[in-house]
Amino acid sequence: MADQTNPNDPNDQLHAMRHSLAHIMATAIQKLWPETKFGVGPVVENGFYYDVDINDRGDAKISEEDFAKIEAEMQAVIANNLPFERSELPIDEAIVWAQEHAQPYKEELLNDLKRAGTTVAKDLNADELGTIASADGATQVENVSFYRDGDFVDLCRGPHVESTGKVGAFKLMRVGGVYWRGKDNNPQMQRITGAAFATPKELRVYLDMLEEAKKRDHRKLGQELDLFVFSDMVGSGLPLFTPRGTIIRDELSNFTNNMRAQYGFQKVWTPHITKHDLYEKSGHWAKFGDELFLVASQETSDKMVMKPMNCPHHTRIYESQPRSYRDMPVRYMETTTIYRDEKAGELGGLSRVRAVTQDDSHVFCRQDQIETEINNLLACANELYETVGMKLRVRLSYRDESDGYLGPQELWNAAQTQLKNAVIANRLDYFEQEGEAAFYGPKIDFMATDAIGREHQVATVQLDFVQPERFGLDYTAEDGSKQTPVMIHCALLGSIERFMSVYIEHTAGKFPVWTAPEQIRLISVNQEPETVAFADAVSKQAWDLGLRLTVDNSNESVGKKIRASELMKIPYTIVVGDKEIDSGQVMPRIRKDMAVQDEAHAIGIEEFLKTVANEAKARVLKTSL
RNA sequence: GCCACCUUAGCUCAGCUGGUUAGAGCAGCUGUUUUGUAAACAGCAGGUCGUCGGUUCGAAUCCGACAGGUGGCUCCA
Repeated sequence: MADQTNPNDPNDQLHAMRHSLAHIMATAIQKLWPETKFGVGPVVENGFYYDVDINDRGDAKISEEDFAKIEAEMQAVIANNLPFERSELPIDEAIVWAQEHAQPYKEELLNDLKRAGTTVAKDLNADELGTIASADGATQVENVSFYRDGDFVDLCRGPHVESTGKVGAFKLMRVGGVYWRGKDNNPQMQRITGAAFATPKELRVYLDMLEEAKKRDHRKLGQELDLFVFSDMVGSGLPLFTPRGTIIRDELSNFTNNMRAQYGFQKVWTPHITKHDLYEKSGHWAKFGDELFLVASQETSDKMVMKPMNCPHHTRIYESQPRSYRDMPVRYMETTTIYRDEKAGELGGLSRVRAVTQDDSHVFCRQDQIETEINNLLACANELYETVGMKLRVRLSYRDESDGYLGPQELWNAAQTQLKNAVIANRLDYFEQEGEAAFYGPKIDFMATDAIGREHQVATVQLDFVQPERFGLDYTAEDGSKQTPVMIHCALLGSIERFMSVYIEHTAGKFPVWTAPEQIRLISVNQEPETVAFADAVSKQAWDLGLRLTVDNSNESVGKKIRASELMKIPYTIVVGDKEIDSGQVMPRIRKDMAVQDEAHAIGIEEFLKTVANEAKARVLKTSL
């Protein structure tokens, strides 16, 4: 959800309100559980949270049932309208304060802060740092500030509002377990998250958006619209696609395949299992070895694995022939399923699965071809997301200073610059982020905004100087020398499963004609032989036009059959009885989101079918009927 | 993998603090009805209450393990 306020802007009044609410919540929790140890309590998009540990023994936990209690305490603090008093202490005295008040987490933060410029900058993100002091991480901290609301004192940079009465509207949302400072070998605390806005009305709007998101949850719609299922017998993270869901998958991947075919991509096919040696060579084994599915062979002693990505396979095809500079670029694409042994807690619906289908592609090209190739891929991405009606912006994902990356720094710098130039040349809205790169190269990650304002990571274009080197790929240049090609990885949909989760929620299951599993439903008024014959004839015409039309000839009232069609969110419904048989015309019932005019009008049956077929071909979102 | 919560019919949900044959609506099936733009009527069938183990005279209900799911954390080639 787009947020008008900047959570990092300390001058923002809403920011101060949210910060103050975190403080007030801490006050309330301290009152209810006096032994509580506090972690950090920053402002986040749409609200605030506080990480707490309500007792040492770990045998007591805050649950959602406690929210009413906490909120009541908070309201009491707010009703008192006590001023927030700010004070400052030298850092060493602050550490003593933390010790005396048995606040080991605060003590740890203060000690890190004291060594500012060393560990703080690295381990603490700006937000967490911001909750305790005003240091920027690079300078030595001398004083830290405290805020007091009545009895409760909290170490905090602020700013806070003047008094506890001026905090706007809030609601506690959820509680979840978190690792102290995000490290999984640290103790676990509880994070209480609240939503907060300047007015009750704005809070209401936000809560309504969450309601709407719940209604269009792809797991719910996947069930209701019969798109995919899971089976305990098959396993977690392994979705099974029904006929309807499979149509959507195929339409999407055909689209991105055709688009790339126009830019010279050729389809290839590679097996789903391989010797693990392939990934030893690529570098993936060292980094992701424990997330591969192992396959035991009863015939050979080879250690086999399910493929977790396709790039190493594609390098084998490239390498199978000598390549000339004239052959470049070589462009392969393959829409195929890869397998990753994701941890159980990371799975969810179609968003994160263990069998991931990628519309994967790899370009092998010369240095001087990079720009054109990237431009082509950016054009494809633009066309795809324009067609599905999602706004795009891109993240330039760079490496950071850690040692998890392969290849020389100069190559990285060059690659990062080239990606940025391509993005600027294509006038894409972008932002840059360090630490988001793949281990073999920087990426352009596409973020799409859906119909209710949420942003999702989808397509990706990645530059790779490392794998061609490791696999010893080459081509013969004009002067007869051997040169190493550059690899460009790209997936336009990304993971089809993940894309579908986004797409289902974006459309709320109201698929446009081109992806709709069922495009037209024909409802018969009765089961007389003439009606059935007419329905069959229309059905045949539709089939010849490549349309997905189904006939509902069941012995039910027309009203009931209309309702069933509406519930399945089918784009067009036509009712067929004596009138239609006599006139040869139908009155299409158009799904509301697609209609451009209010009143329906009669149209010749053949013209209707042809119009719908053209709409499917053009992949339009609105009807021309 | 870690923390918390959840799992009753194909779906959505009742079933109070353990007590005789576990209920409803929708969907399904069978009749009747031949229907005109969001639900015709009647009947039938459908559950070893996620699985396994324990406590108890007695478990859908209490305890434990496992599986699956949800919300977080961590991770994401």
